[in-house]
Formats: sequence, structure tokens, C-alpha cells
Amino acid sequence: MLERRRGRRRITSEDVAELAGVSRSAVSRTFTPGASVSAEMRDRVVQAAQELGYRRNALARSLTTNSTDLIAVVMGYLSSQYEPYFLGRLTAGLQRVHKRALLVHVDDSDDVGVPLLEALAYPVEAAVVAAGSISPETAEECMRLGIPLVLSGRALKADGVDAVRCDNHAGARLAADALVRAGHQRIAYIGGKVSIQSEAERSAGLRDGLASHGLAVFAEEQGDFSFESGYRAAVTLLRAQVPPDAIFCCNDAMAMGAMDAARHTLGLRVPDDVSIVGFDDIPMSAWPGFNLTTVRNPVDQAVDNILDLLQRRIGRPHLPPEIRWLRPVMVRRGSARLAQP
Amino acid sequence: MLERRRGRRRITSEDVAELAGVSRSAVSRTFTPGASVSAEMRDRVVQAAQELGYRRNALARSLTTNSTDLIAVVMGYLSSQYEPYFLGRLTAGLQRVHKRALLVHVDDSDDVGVPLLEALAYPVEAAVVAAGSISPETAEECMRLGIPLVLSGRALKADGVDAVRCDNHAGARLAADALVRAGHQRIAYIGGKVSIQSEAERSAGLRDGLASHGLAVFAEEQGDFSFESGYRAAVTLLRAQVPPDAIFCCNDAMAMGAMDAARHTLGLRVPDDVSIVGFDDIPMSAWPGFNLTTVRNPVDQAVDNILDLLQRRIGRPHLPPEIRWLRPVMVRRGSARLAQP
DNA sequence: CTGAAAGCGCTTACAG
DNA sequence: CTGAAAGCGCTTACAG
Repeated sequence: MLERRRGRRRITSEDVAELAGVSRSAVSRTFTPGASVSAEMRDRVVQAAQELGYRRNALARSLTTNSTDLIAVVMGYLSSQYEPYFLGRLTAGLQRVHKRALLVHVDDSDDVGVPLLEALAYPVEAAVVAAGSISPETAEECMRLGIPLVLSGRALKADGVDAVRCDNHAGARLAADALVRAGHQRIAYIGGKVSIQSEAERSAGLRDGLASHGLAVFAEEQGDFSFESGYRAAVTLLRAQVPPDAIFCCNDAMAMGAMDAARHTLGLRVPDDVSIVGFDDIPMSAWPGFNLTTVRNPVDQAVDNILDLLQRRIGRPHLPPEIRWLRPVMVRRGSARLAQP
Repeated sequence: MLERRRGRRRITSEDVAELAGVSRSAVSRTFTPGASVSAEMRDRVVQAAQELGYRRNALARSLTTNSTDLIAVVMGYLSSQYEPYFLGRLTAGLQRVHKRALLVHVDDSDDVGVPLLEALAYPVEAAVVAAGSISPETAEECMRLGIPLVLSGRALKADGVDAVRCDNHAGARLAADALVRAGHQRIAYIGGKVSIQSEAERSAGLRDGLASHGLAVFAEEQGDFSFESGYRAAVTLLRAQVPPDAIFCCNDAMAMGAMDAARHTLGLRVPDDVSIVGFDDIPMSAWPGFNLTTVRNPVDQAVDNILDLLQRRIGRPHLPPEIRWLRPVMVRRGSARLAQP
């Protein structure tokens, strides 16, 4: 059984200074890269610190240096398979540049206002918003606090905030195009939650893509991005008098639900009886059981760009805001009959 | 375009005090529940604070109160579907009691030592370790720093640390039992990474369960908990001269890989040709396409217990360590022929 | 290179 | 109830 520390307080630089017989300044300098300390003094300090198990308090430090290395990261329930992957990569990336993610949880499509503002009691250096929706007022408030915002996959009505966004419209068009060229005539749509930006964009992209071929959306159901909602929507769609010959889904999870509905519940063959296309290309889409044809929303690029925007922005509030667009690409697998590119 | 804050510093209690014409103490008291301030004074302060957009600095505050409300949460790449769900619930739960998760990322089965200790520069009130493995030395170091640890799903060689653990051994036995009773004779095993505690426990549980019926593991492959590794392992197992009539997998993701291998690659029927059982019961297991029979590792209970242990432990270093055991249950779905309970 | 002192933004006994 | 002062653990000009 490990020995429990008997209520002793955390070791401070004062303790180290005392043991080493030097000033607190010296201790501070020892642990500040580039500060001027003699080798001899540094050795003594390091020695004492080691002996005592000293770890400098990043919070106390931040009070004077004014840099906390803390980044607020707003995430939801991580239910979509896309988000966890995103979050894992993001925190790993932040850690690599010695930043820390302070997690802010929001219920999925809610406004991030209250929880985010509450979290800003911690003087974070920036906030990444990758879930929920953000109002111009909340964004404004962040600016007043001097906290730069980086939006991921969502846009603000009032512009003026860094963001990385997938070109959802173009992505959905890609799918529409490929589907029509392969001869599909009755293309249905399973949408996500209406309040979500990307839903509107993907929906519009599909419509515009079809329109350019003189087609309209054949039928339509609304889901909520979950597997289950895609499943239910597809059942409805495919049981119609005249069923669609293709279904484009607003995300992969719903597309998988649709596949399961088609195959297991309706006994249809995919793609022979109906083509199914998703959006995102989550890792699971490549699993043989799904082998889902989809539009890739490049998550690694998203994370890289966020990290980049963060580095660029922190400490430079006056830089003009930048929107980085990510180009989606068609990923041709087995769930849809598609025209050659 | 939003107006950017012109390099102004964050509003402090001093600013508010000045505007309200009161002392900083008064400002502090206004925002400290239960402190004695006259209604009149409180109003003036609140008014001024609102006008200025004051938000008290939790970090500066923590320096005197000695409570940061920060909890370090050690997580991996969130690749398993189990973890993201866990993390989402945990952060939501922490937020509910006004704690914040400071995320620490570790590469999946690595020792958490370095990244965790680095994160402890932030005076967190506790650390939850839900990924990687932790050495007694690292645990010891945390104790020296006075930082309570709560382990989730992992145990320490040297005991003495709060933990919540699934009774993996019992869970695997459950599966072994049900499989044998249903008449399976050739039960194979797909294991996870050997370095992981739960792998050892589930493996042992299976062996003991089979042994109690006079059986041994029929064949065995080692995976790494990923879908792909389960897929590969199952292909090997099922292509053998004499294939198994059931496969027990160390987690659901591998079980799904095994199902895909059996059905799509080998053209076998599940469960008619081979029964497949997983472990965890991730949300996806219930999807019709898998409909996976599995052993539930109750994640909600895990989170509730962690939150509870945290509450109980914080500020009370001398409490004896507690291990909360979670009882796994058999979830009977369609991927295995099982005996009635 | 080194240390004493002031300061970061807050809270909390202590007097009044 | 209220304010002046000391203190939390650090850093950083400023002198030496």
C-alpha cells in the first residue's frame, strides 16, 4: 500500500530556494529556459527540486506571465464517431505544443453560450468550438474578454472569427453529380438536425447538384445524425410506393443506419437495389460490413488547421480573421453505383 | 464584423471596485456565496461588474482558496467507441458539479507517467486515469504531490488507490458458461493487447469458465482491440482445418471485425455457423447490422462511481482507498446461440 | 550572474 | 457590514 502524503502542502519555489540556499528568483530562473543562471546554481536548484519533488505551479506562474497554455475545447457527447477522433487528435496536437485542453461540454446542438462563458473564468488563451452553436453575442463576449475563438465546422452569422470549415456544399454536389451520372433518377435525402449549419449546406449542395442535371430531391426525411434516425428514415423512404434508387445521407452514421434498414429490415441489396452515400468518412465507413461510399470531411486537416490558426492567433488579436476551407473528396466504396470520376 | 478588443487587459476586481466605489474585498464577497455583503453594496458591485464584463479569474482565486476545480482526465485516442462515450458522460458529470476536465492525452497503452506528471503543473484536485497504464512510481509521485488518483478500468500492482473496475473475470466466465451450455465445443478467443489489465482478466475468466466444464480454449489469436485486428484474427481462426464453433472476443470492436470477417469474407452465417460474443456493449453493438451478443461493461455506472469517488476523496487524502466493482451482465442478442439463462 | 522587492488577481482573517 | 493589509506561488524589472 502506497504511503499517503500526510496533508503536506505542495512544495513551492520557496521551499526549494531554502534547501538550495538561494533566492526564489534563482529557482524561477532555473526553470525558465534562457534565463541567466550559473551552471553551479542551476545544479544546486535542480538537485534540491528533485529531492523535494518540486513542480512549479503553472497557475501561479500564469498570473505573472499572463499565459496559461490552456485552450478551452467545446465538445458534445462524442456520439458521432467523427467527434472523438477529432478530439483525440486535437488534444494530442495541443499537447505537442505544450498547450492543454480544458474541456467544455455542451449538449449537442445547444447554444454554447453559458457553458463556454462559465469556463472562461479560467483565463484560457483561446477557445475551440467544435460542438453546439454559437451566437454572435457569445462571440462578442469572448472578444471583449480578449479570448480568440476558433470555430470548427460551424460558422457565425456575423463574420469575424477564425474558422475551419468543410466545403459541405461542394461535397454534397460531388455526391449528387456522381449519383446522377451513374443513372440514378430518384435520389432521396436523409437530413440531419435542421439547426446545424452543415445540414443546411449539405442539403443545399445536393439540391443544387441535382438541379444542374434538371432533377430535384425525390423524397426526403429528417434525422438527427444518429444511426437510429437514419435507420428509421430509410425504412420510411424505402417502403414508399415508389422507392428511391439512391439515398444521400447527411452523415455517415445515418448512412449506416440506412444500410442496415435496407439490408436487414427491407431485404434489399445495396447498391443493387438502392445506392447509399454518406458524408464524413469516419473510420468505420471503411469496415467491410459497411464499405460505405461517402464524401470525406478531412478531419486530420481540420485539426492541423485549427492548431495552426491557434498558433497564429494567440497573442495577436488584431490579425484579420481567417476561414480555412477544407475540400471534401468523394470516397468510392461499395455502397453506391457511381459513375467513373 | 465583430469589433475586436483593442489589446485591453482582462477586467479585474480592482476595476469593478473602482467603478462601484467600493473595496476589492466587497467585490470578492459579492461573488462568494454566503459572504456578508449588504444588499445595496451587492447591487452596486453586480451592476459595475456587468457593465465592465467582469469575470473573476478562477486561477488567481485558486491561489488563495487552494481549490481549482480542475480534474485531470487521462484519455487515449478515443478510438474504441467505448471511451468517447465514457469521456462525454464524465465531462458532463464533472461540469454538473462545477468541476472542469483538463485533458491529458496518452498514446493508447503507454505508461501515463510523463504526460500525467507534466499536467500536474496545474494544481488539479484529482486525476482520473482512464487510458494507458500507470506505474506504482507514478502513483507514488501523485501522492507526494497530494493529488488523489482515481483509476478507471485499470488496477495498480501496489494497491492503495481508488478505482472503479469491471469484474472482467466474472464477465468472461458468463460468456464461457452461456456458450458451453448452448453446446459449443470449440470456443476460440481473440485477445486484446497483452499489456492491458482487462485483457488478462477477460482471458483468465474465459479459461476458468471453460475449465469448469472440462474444456480449454480451442484456438487463440491476439488482436489489439481494433476492429481490423478482430477481422484479421477471425479470418485466421475460421480458415483453420477445424474452425471454432464460437469466438469470444476481448472487446466489441474486435467482435464486430470478427463478424464482418465471418459473414463478408468467409461467407459464413452468424450465429448458425459460428457464434460470436464481444465484451463492453458499446452503443453500436445494438445496431441491427451487428446485433452483437456481448457482456456489458456498464459505462454509466463507471462514470457515476468515478464522480462519487472524486467527491468523496477530494480534500480527504487519508480516507482508505476504495475499489468499486462493476458487475458485468450478459446481453443476449443475435450473434450467438446461447443457452437460456 | 544574483537577490530584494514589487506585482499578477484574488481571498480572508483582522479591526473597526 | 466594510476596508486595509497580508498572503497565495510565481516572475521580472531593477540594482548591484
